[in-house]
Amino acid sequence: MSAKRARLSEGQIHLIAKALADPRRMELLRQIGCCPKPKQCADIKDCQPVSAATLSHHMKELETAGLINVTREGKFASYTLRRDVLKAYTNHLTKI
Amino acid sequence: MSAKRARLSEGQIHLIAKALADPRRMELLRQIGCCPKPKQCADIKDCQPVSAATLSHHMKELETAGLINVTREGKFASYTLRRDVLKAYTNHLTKI
DNA sequence: ACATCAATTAGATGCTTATCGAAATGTCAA
DNA sequence: TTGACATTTCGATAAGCATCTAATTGATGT
Repeated sequence: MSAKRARLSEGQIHLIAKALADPRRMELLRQIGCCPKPKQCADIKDCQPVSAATLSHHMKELETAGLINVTREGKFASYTLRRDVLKAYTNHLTKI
Repeated sequence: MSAKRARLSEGQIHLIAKALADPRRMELLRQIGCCPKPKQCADIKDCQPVSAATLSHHMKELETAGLINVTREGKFASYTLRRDVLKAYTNHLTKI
């Protein structure tokens, strides 16, 4: 699940582009990616003026797009940014 | 209007991301960027199964985002891809 | 002046989505 | 088991947007 060189289908490209088009998700990605350690869901919630339900929704979008990895431990969830996927996306864009 | 290194505001980032999130606009960008010569509006219309009104709408979105340059000669309009802006956007993404 | 064609704008419609509160699910500890 | 807490799912609402047709603007040629 962490290939060095991700291969993106046309559908994935579209999912990623949509995921990046929302400012809140962009902010979430920045927060998740700011340090290499997995970000706890609760920590993120403290920094975003949004309900838990909405946060959960956005996280699912980011995960579906492949932009983050989610690990669940008991009650808690943590997220890491998938830089390889982001890189594959920017690669695709520059090849236009 | 053709700076080598474009500086993108937060608002521009958002406009670009939204512009790229629509598959039709993505296709338009590909078509415009496929060869260095400016693409005529009529030529593009021939390749896209969409009304002139819708095409005009998408072109305006792309122009507002800064992703294309538009030149008008008489009745006709032509478009060129702004690779510098696209590059600035991908740069921004990888710096997340 | 007039007709024609390219492109844009206006207005309407239907689909998608961001958001919330409430309910449900799952986990842990007393 | 019971209660508290984290996260997800459900259902509803409101805003945004892609698309169309029709009307408009603007340029060109007769």
